Amino acid sequence: MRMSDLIEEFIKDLFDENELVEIQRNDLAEQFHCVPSQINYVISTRFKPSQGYYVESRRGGGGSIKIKKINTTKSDYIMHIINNIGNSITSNEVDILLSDFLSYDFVTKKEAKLLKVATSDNVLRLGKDIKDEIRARILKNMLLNIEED
Amino acid sequence: MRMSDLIEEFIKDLFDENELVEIQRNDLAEQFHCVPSQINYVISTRFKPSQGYYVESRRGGGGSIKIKKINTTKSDYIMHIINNIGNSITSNEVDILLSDFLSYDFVTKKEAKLLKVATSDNVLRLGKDIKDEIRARILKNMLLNIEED
DNA sequence: TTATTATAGGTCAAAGAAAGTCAAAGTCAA
DNA sequence: TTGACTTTGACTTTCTTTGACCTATAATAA
Repeated sequence: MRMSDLIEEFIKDLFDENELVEIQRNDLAEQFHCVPSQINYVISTRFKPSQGYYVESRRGGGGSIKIKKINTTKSDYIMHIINNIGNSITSNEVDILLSDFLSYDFVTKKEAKLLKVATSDNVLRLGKDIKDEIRARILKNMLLNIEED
Repeated sequence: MRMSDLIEEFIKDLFDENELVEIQRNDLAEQFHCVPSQINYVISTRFKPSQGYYVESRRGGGGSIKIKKINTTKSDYIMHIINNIGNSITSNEVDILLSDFLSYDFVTKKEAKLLKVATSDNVLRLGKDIKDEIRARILKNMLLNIEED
């Protein structure tokens, strides 16, 4: 298991207790025996606004990083994601979205699988730029259809 | 015996233990004293959708290749379709397939809708030839993963 | 109050760790 | 002896880890 995945999981578990998570970057890094900037890497790749998270931080004594989950109904959440995907998305970003959707029960396992397959790199064998654009379109349109019913 | 056949056999043996096989390309290449790209050759020639395999991979640290074997007993019909799709399909042809699937209850209405959206002309805004190829890939891989769980 | 120091977190680029691509060269059976 | 299949390797792309250096804030000393 990748260090970044472990850290991601750890942070996501904190949301079980509280919808606002507050961490100390240096403490967390020490806990995971990694450099502090790895925490930034995890946050910037796994807790982006387009993934439904809002992050703010403060430096200096007593500083910390606060992560808030965009926290509404299923359809608001999915609409938020659709509106924030933009016109391009990587398959890694899709993975993170899908694991969040699953953990909130916003999609079924079957739907998540279909979303993943239809947007995967192996299936969309195209040049990167166009691939990420097509992927965004497929994802958004499939999500719109899931969101109905 | 060809190297590729040995590697193919080795991978297929792994399915005795698990329907999902995960390999490290470089490790496997080393084990067989071949170049890493030979693993890609084996996968692309012996583990295709038409042979009942779904493949996904990730690059970078902690990356790997995952191969899933589709349980064909319950989906002979779908495998037959996948085999006959070829490497290109139009949106009209997809419509016909989907209405067949629906009338035989091989997919649910929701699944049919997702298949249709993911393969629609509107979403796959590409030149015709490449579009029909990507469509075929999406369709085949989604079909492989439908009827799961 | 102001200057200094300690305590946070932020940025960015390089190095590392995988896998992918593609075409040239080799093999072999029809 | 040609055409399909296989082997090889140089080059590319993607993702993660690491560390040196930077910036902001709070606490404290002058």
